[in-house]
This record gives sequence, C-alpha cells and structure tokens, in this order.
Amino acid sequence: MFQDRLQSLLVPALQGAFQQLFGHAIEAKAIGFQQTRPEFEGDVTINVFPFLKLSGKGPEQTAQAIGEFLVKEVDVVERFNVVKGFLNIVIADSYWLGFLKEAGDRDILQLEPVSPSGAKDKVMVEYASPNTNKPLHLGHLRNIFLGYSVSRILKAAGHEVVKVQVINDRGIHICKSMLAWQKFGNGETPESSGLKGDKLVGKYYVEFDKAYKSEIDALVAAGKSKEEAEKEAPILLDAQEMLRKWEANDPEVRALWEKINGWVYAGFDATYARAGVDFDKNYYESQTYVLGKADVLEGLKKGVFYEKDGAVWVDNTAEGLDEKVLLRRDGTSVYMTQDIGTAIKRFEEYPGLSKLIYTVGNEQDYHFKVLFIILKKLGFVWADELFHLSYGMVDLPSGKMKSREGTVVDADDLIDEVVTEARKTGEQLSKLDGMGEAEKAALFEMIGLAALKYFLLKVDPKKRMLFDPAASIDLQGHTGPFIQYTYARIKSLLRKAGESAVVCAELSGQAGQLTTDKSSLLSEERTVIKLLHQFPAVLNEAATKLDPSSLANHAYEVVKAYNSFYQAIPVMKEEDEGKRAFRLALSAAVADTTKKAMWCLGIEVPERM
RNA sequence: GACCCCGUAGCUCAGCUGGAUAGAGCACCUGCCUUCUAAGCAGGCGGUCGUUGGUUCGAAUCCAACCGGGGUCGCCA
Repeated sequence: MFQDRLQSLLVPALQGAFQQLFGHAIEAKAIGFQQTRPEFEGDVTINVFPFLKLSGKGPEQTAQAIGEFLVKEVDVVERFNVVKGFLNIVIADSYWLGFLKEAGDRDILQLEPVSPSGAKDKVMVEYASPNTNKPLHLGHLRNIFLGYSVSRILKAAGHEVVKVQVINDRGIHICKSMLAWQKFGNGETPESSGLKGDKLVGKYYVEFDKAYKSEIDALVAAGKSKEEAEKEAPILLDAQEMLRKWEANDPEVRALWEKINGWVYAGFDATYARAGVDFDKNYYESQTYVLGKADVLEGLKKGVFYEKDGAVWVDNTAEGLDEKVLLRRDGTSVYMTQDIGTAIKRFEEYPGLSKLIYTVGNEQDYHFKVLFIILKKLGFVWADELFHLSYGMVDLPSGKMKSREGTVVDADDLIDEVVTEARKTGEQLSKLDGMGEAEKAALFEMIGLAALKYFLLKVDPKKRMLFDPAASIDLQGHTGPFIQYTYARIKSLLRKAGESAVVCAELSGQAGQLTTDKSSLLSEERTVIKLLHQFPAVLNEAATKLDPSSLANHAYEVVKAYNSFYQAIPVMKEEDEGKRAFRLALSAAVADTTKKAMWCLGIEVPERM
C-alpha cells in the first residue's frame, strides 16, 4: 500500500524519535506500516524488529520508548500498546473526524498529479485494436474495460489522457470477408438482413473459411498434399489477388472495402456505445502501415540496424533477445516496422505527450519488448515512457476461446445476457414500483454492465483468468451490483435526510463537538472511516501501477464495511442529533468515494435499485 | 530447445517493497426482514500457500532447482 496522509504525518515523527532516543537517522522507506490486526487495539502498527540493531534494546523496550515519544510529540497519537515487537498506535478520533470533515468540505478524492514534476502529464492510452473482419468478443471486452479504466484512473489522478484505438482495417483477413460477401452474399446488407454490420461481415468471414476448407478437401481428394492444397485453393488465391488490387488502389476493390468496413464500424460503434467507452482518436492501419520504413532506413544509415541477405535487421542479442527483420528483401514492411512508425507519429502529433500505454494481450510481450528497445536504439528520449499494459488471456470453463471452433463468446450476446439477468432479478425483487419502463431498462443495463465489468476488472490484469458465465452474471457477493446496491441504499437514506450537501454542512458544525468526546467513535464507524482514508493512496497506487484491480477490491472492502455498519447501527433512527448527523455524513462520504471508485472502473452507480 | 508469465480453501480470486493465528466471494450448513432497500447482515465448514532446498530473528511473499499449466520465439499480423 502506498503511503497515506496519516503515514506521511507519522514518518517525520518517527525519524525524530530515532534521532532523539537512539541517536540514529532512519530512512522513511525503512518504516513498515501495517493495519493493526482486529484482535488488538490500535489503528496503525509499526514493526520495530528491523530497528533493534539501532536501538540496542529488546523489541518491547524499543517499541515502548517509541510509543511514549509519539504520544508526547504527536497530537493525533492518543495511546499505544506493545505486543512482542509490534507497536500498536491508537489514533485520536479527532484525526478521523477531521479527515471526514475535510472530505465533506472539499472533495475527498481530489488528488495532486502523481508525476514528480507536479505538472500535468499527457498520457496516451491505446486500448482497442480490433480486426474488421469479425465482431468483438469477450477477449476484446477485457482489453477495452481494462484500458478504459486505466484512462479514467489516470484522469482521476490528475493527468490529461488521450484515448485511442487502432483499427486493423486492411489485410488478407478483410479481403476474405469481402470476397465471400461478393461471391455468396447476393447483395445482402445490414438493412436488408437486419443484421448488425460487424455480425454480417463476420458471417462472411466464416463463409470464406467454409468454402476454403471444402476446396482444400477437394484438392486433397484429387491427389494434392495438404500443404499444397492450403496454398493453392482458388478462393484463397482470389483473396490474395484482391489484396494486391487493394494495394494497387483498384477503385472497385477500394469501394467494396469502404462499404464493408463502414458496416463494421457502425457495428463496433454500437457495441462501444453500449459498453460505455469512447475514443478521442482512431488510427487506421490502412494509413499507418506505410509508416516506419523511412525511420528504419534512417536507422540503417546511422548504423543502428544492419543489412543481411538484402533485408534490414536489428540485433537485440545484447539485450538477451534475438535478431529481427524490419524490412524484407523486397523492401516491404513487417508489422514491427509500422509500429515503429506509428509510435513516432504519435509523439509528433501530440508534442506534450509524456507517456504512451499499449493495452494489448500478453501474447505480444515479446513484440513490445523488441519495439521499445528499437525505439530506444533510434534515440527517442520518450522510449523509456512506453508501456505495454499486458493482460492475460480469458479462458472459458470449456477451455480456450477459439474462433475456428465457434467457442468465442460474442460481446453483444454477453452484454445481452448480463442485462437480462439483471432484469430478472430486479423484477423479482419488485423494489422498483412506480419506475417507468425506459428508466427500468436503463437501470438493468447499468446493473448488468456493472456485473460484467467488475467481474473482468477485479482480477489482476496480468493474470490469465477464467470466465465463468454463471459467476459473471452473479449479482451477489463480491460483484459490481453489490457495490451499486450499497450506493443506492445510501442514496435512499440521504434522500430521507434531505440533500447530502446539507448533511455535510451539518457535519462541519458537528465535528468540533464530537471531537471533544474521545471515545465517541464506534468500532463500525471507525472501520469505515479508515477504509475511506486509504482511498487516495489506493488510487495513487492504481495510477502508478496502471492496475484497476486494487481499486476494485478496495471499493468492495469499503461497501462491505459500510454494510456491516448499516446493519448494526441506526442512522436516521438515532435520536442524538449530533450522532445522526455524523452517521449521515459518514454515509455520504462512502457514497461519494464509491461513486468515484466506480467511475474509475468505468461503472455507473444508480440512485435506487 | 531457449526465453517470459502463472501455481494460495471444492471453485473463482485477494494478500507478494519479508512480519502477529493466511483473507474474501461462490458452493454447503445455522440464525436474522411488525425497525433506515435482505441484491443485505451475523456465524459455521473448508488451507502441507505446487515440491524441495537456501537467505533471515521471521518466508505465501526474496533466491535456486524441480514438477505442473500457459505463452512467445516467421523476410505472419
């Protein structure tokens, strides 16, 4: 956990303690804070084992001495106890109440920019790179939700963010769809068939594959070897011919290409809109695939690359990697080449850009390692600020997703399913009487998407994850809807109490009064406040590590603690006005924090559910 | 074969800059709605943290080897 404000308050005091008591300076980093375990009294625990050599005393005496020093010198340290080498510190209620009051006064979540310079960083996040020959699937969703959440987290941490996608709109894959549509489509369009554009084009990609396979079978039956047949099937040759025509700017092929891709974009846009994500800029491979060649030749001239067998190579063996071709013998580019050119172009287009994040699956770990090394070798200072946000593959209970075998989970279908499930549950509970149909539909959409997004985001992005369809539509337990539910419940409470702004103002008046009573905080209240207090540090950590999962898990801990509080402690029914106001303010702070955390995950929260 | 990632409860996952008796959710079992939304709360069951060594006052966490799973190593994208 990153240092929170309490810790940054205690560190100088601890350094002073070591200086005065034992005559030694200690580094801030050397002090390990931890949450005090629930079975002991205290809020923060410091482990003194590492300092025994400095103190020259036993663990108990060392901890005792430090504890006494802190109580004397630091206002917020109220008392302490020592268990073995652990110094458990009790922080005064006034500190916690002060924090909550401040949270009500300004925004609890307003953070300073995390860059060392203190300046706003401009960060580009690439978080989608679909091929245009088939619809989006579950794997794309993990990619998209992850990247979108990271962009939100960076914004919340004070950065300027440019969200981009790369559309792989050219190549043999799209020619296959185009060809199959031409041959078998009978002029079918999204309008004539009622099919979503990307679905329609995907259908013809499958049609191509079917035709291709039967041609192979026929050739093999006629005596060809399998390898020969795979290379010589007429429909494949036609597709390759189409690609050549595309590259030669053949007007007919280009017109067809524009039409087919147009359908796909309309389909993608519909899915993105429903998923609640958006982009500031689209890059099209048809425009970027020519980039990079000049840069590679430039590198060749400078001696960064070398020529062998007529091709241009880079040698990364010194970095523990291999040699890699950058320009083929015929002078044409490979994938790496255009990635080099595209990166350079992006930094030219966005002069203030300080960081570029690629949200791409971990099967491309090697590719990005090589790409970053090459750009560094070419002398770009920003090469150190490139980051591959690498995420693990999504598995199904039945195993890997394979488009060939039809085991892919379609993105639109999946969203339909979770929304349907949310509706089923929502209508069963019948809490929504008096709500209009349109409003209900929007709510179920919100809940279903929360279930799906949270399910994909709560897991460490690096890790391969198992997608269990039954678990993903679960609305109970450690889920997005559980968090939404807590939020809605608090909002209901606040509605009963009047506007939350009023509540916070009330707290401002009440906090002073409450602080005079040293034991006024109940343990349930204290637990919740402490979790809220951690939020800025958690957000900071998420922004630094580019990892939404820690934030997702923290949001869950907060609402879980709040639910325990809510169940055990009366709020509106509390007769003491001061206590009631305080508990309402605490509730409001939980709602605000939850909303912000969920915003960072790209998940909306409802006013009632 | 080389390199990279992963291995924690029946299942899915937290915890990993070393620290107290390893935590959640799901599933299963017990309670709690005449009181602020039960999509909830309280409790129970469930673990040789893949294995073996090493470093350390202390290892799920660091190091090494091995076992098991996945990925990548193309003049493909």
